[in-house]
Amino acid sequence: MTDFPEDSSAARPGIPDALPPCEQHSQQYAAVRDAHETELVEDYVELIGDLLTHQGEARSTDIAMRMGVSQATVAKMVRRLNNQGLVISKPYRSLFLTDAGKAMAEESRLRHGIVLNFLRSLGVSDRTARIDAEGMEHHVSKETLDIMQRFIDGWARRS
Amino acid sequence: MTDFPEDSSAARPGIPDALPPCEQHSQQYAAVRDAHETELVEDYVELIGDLLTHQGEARSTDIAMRMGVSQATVAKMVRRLNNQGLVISKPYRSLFLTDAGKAMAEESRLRHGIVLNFLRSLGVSDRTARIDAEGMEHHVSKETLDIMQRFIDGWARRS
DNA sequence: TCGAAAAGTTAGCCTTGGCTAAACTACTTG
DNA sequence: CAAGTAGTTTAGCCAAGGCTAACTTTTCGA
Repeated sequence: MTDFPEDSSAARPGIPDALPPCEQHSQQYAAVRDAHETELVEDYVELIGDLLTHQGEARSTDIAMRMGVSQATVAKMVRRLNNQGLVISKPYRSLFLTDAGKAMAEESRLRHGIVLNFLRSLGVSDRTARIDAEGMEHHVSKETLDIMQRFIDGWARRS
Repeated sequence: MTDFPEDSSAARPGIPDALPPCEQHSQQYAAVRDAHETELVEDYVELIGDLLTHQGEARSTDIAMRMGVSQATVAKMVRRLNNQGLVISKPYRSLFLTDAGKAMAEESRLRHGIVLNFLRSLGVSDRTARIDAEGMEHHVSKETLDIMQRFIDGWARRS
């Protein structure tokens, strides 16, 4: 079923993986670039959703603090989210999510949670799992995500 | 040992993870931004190393094709790698890695291989594993990487 | 061997996502 | 109720990483 010559090389010195065909290779990098375009948006929307859930409101100061970024950067991003129809923002008021925004936030939250708990159930420490999950979540395909979820389920049942 | 209040929430609707403390939260995003700064460089260096290994030379056309990017983009990047002392490039000639470049390429290759084989041994298809690995590799900490390696070893022994 | 095709380079443009500084609004409290 | 402080917005800067177009150099084949 794999559409690429089998090379079950171990990830060990001396047995280099063959290069994938050119076209496939470039698609890998393209996928990464695509992910980078959307991931900041998703992170903001997810964070706004989390703030709304846990604190009742999403203010740009809080976002700036949590993202570790200046308020100006947040403002610029919020305008973009507004244009994309993901958040509703009235001047000097705190933010709300549109339906599309809510959907994206929920999807991100779920995915983030799966990756995080997958790492935890592998035995990764909480702190590291959080950091790695934040970076990894946008690069995990549906296929891999499903496998992670099944892994968590199996692990939960076993323990 | 976790330095954050225990909340073994499952990644399921209805049981939202609490927000981490502000400072930790912002460090997560900072880590992602840091990774983004270095990952392109690592990808180029890794690719150049792979091309040198598998084809004997690394020409910018090949890099452009594999990266799915224009030659001009490659040229700009190569100048940067040159300034950083990672590659040696003479005008109109193909590229070579410095010792620092070789070290980075080897490290990236190893890490990439571990992530790729980890995904495969989870049962992810080759094609998807390659795409996900390309995106994930730069966000996987040493701690997680070690765990992945042990997982692969266990899986290999078992099968 | 020489001329055309391929490879490499340079210049200049665009968008993103950071930043600071300054202006403006809202909240709080004396 | 009037400051003053805290929060928000705007303007303008910068670097990164894409691109196209135009140019130069190298390579190859007739």
